[in-house]
Amino acid sequence: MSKTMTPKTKQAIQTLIKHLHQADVAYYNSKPIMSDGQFDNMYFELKQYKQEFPDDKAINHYFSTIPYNTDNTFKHVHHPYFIGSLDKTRTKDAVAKFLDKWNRKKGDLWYTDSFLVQRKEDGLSIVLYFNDPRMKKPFVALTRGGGHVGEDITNELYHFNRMDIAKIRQRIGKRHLVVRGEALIDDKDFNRINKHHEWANSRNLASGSIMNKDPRVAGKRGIFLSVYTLINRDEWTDKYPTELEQLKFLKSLGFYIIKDVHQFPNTPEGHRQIIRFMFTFPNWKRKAVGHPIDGMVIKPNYTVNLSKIGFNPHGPRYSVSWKFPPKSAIGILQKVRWQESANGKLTPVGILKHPVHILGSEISKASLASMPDIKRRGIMLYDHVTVRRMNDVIPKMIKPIKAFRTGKEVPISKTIPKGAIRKGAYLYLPINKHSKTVMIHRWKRFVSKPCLNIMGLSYKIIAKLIDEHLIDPHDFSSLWRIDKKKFMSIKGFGTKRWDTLQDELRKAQSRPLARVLMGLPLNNAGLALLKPIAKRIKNFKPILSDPKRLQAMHHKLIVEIPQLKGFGQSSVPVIDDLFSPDMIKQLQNLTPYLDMIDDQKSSSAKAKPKSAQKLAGMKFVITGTLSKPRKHFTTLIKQNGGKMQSDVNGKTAYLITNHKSNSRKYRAAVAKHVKIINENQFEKLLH
DNA sequence: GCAGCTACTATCCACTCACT
DNA sequence: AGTGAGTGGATAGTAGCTGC
Repeated sequence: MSKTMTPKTKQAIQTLIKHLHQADVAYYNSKPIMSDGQFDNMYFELKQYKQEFPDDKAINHYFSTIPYNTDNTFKHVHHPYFIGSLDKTRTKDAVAKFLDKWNRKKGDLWYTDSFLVQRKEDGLSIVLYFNDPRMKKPFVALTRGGGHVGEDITNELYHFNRMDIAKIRQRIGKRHLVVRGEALIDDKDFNRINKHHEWANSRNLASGSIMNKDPRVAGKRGIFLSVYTLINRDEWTDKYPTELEQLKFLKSLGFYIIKDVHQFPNTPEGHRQIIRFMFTFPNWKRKAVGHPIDGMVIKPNYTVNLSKIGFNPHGPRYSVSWKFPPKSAIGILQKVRWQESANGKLTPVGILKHPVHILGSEISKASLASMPDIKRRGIMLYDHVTVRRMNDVIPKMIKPIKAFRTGKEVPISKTIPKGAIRKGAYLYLPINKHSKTVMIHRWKRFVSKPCLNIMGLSYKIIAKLIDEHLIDPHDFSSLWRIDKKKFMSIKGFGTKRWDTLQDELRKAQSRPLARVLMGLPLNNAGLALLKPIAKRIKNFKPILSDPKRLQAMHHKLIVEIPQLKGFGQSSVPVIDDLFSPDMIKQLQNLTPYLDMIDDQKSSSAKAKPKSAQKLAGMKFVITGTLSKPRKHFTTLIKQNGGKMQSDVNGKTAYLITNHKSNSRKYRAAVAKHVKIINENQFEKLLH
C-alpha cells in the first residue's frame, strides 16, 4: 500500500532526482561534482522514498534509466551472466539480519559453514571470459557497465600489471572460466600521476586510463586487477565447493587475488566477530590498504547452492556489502544564526534544512567560522553545501555546489543583524547590558569551571532564576541571598538541589582571587594576566573598602603589569576595566561571601628536584584519546620539567598519540620531523 | 523503595581568529 | 610562539519526578 504524497515530499523527491541526475551526468563525463559518499547518501534517501512510494513514476523512472557514457569508441558487448551489484546495508542490525538467514545444516538452501569478509575495493569492476561459447573470441574482458552490457577492453588487459594474461590463458587451456575483479591503481601511483593532472580520485584515473585509446597507458599508470570471485562457479563446485578453494585455484592460475580475506564461523559468536570487525575497522587501516576501499563485503564460503538462491533486481541475494559511513554530506543552508556572546561578538552558525548523516551522526548545524571564511568558500544562503566533520568530529560547512544553484541564493552578508559593527573578521553588537543573552552569558562565565566553579548552574537554570526574580541579573552576590522558600517552590527544584547549591557556594568562598576576577565580565582577561594581578593585590578586601588604596593599586598595576614579559600595553584597558566603578561595585557586593585572597600555594604541579627532571626543556603535544585523561599526562610532563604545547611546531620534542590520524597536529609532526610516540613509549621516557 | 523516564550538564575534541 | 575566546556533537553522568 503506497501512502499519499504531500506536495512537500513530492518536491523533495523531484529535487533529489534532479540532483542525482546532474551528478550522474557529471560523473560519467569524468567531472564529478560530489563525492561518492555524498552521492550514496542521496541515492539512499531516494531508495527509502521508493520503499515508501513503490508506485511513484518519477522514482521508478530514475531507477530504470541509469545513464552511462555513450561518447566512446569501445564496443558494447552483452554479458551472458547478470553482473549485479551488492545490496548495501548501513546498520549493524541489517548485517545481523543477513547473517541470521544462514543455517548450519548441510543440505539447506541457505547453508554455510562460515562467512568470508573482504574489502569492498573501489575501482572499476571487470569480468574476464575465457573460452565462453557465447563470446566471439576465446578471451574477452568486459567492464561491468549496468550489469547487462559492458565494454570490450580485452586489449587493455594485456597491459595490466601484476599478472601475465598470456601465461594465464596457457594454464587455463580450453577450460571455461569467468572471473570478476576490480581494476585498481595504488595511491602512490595515483599521487605520482596526479601531480600533472586533476583526477578526482584513483577510480576516475583507472577509468580514464582504460578508456584511453592507447592500451599501453593503463599499464604505465600501474593499473592492476584484483580478482575476487569466480562467476561460473557452478561448473567448478564439484572440485572446489568453497569460495576459499576457488580463490586458491584462481591464484594458482596466476591471477592477482584480493588480499585480506577473513573467515568467520557461522555461529552466534562468529556473527558478533564479523560485526565487531566491520564496524570498528580503523581509518588508518583503511588508508594502509594502499588503494581506495569503500566498505566491506560479506559472502558465504560454501557456494554449492548459491545459484539456487538467485538474484534480486540489483544483484545476488546471497551476499551483502556494508559501506563505510560517508565523511561528508550535502545539505541545504537554510538559515544563518548569528550567535551573540557575552561580549557582543556575533558568530555565524549554519542551520541545515534537513539534518545530514556523517560518520554515523546526525548533523543539523555546522560552523561557518566567520565572514572572511564564508567569502573564501563562496557560500551563499540557500546554497547546497558540502558538510564535513573536521578530524571526524567538528561539523563545518566546506563549499557550495554551484551546479545546484537556482538564482535565488542570497549573500550571507544580507543576514547580518542590524546595528552590527565590523571589527576585523568578526561582527559585534553594541553591548546591551540588559539583553538577556548577554546577562546569562556573564553569569555562565562567573559560575564556570575556571572561575568560581559553581556546579549545576547551567544556561537554562540561570535563565530560570532570572525569570523567577530569584537573582538580580546585574549583581552576582544575589546568588548568595536566594530565598529558600521561593527556590523550592519552583517546579523541578527541591531540597537536594538547594543543598547542592549551598554546598557549591560554600566551596566557592575559598576560590583564589585570580579565579574570582576571571569570573567578572572583563574582556580579554584570562588566568595568565589575572594571576600576576592577583599576586600583587594579595588580599583584596581591605583595598576594596578604601578608595585611596584602591586608586594606588590601580596605578601600581598599570605601571607594573605591562613591564612583565609577555604583557604589553594591551593589558592596561583590562586593568582599567577591572577598576571601573561597575566591577568594583560587583566585588564590594561579593566581599561578604568570598575570601578574595591570592592563592600562593597554587603553583599546581609541584616540580620535582632538578636532578629528577627527565623531561627538562622538552615540549610536548598530545592528540587523540589516550587511556587516561590528558590531565594525567600533562601533570607528569610538568612535574618532570617538560612543557605542554597546544600545537606542533619546530620546537616540539614529542607528539604523544596512540593512533595515526589526519589531524592537524599529526600532519604537522610528520612534516616537521617531530618524533611521534604512543603513551607507553612516553612512560618509558620517565624511567 | 525502586525502576524508568525526562531534563540537563560537563567534558572532550580540532580548529579559527585576534592579539602580544 | 603563545594565549584567550568561542564554535557543535557524542558521551557519560546527575538530579528530580512519576508510577508502582
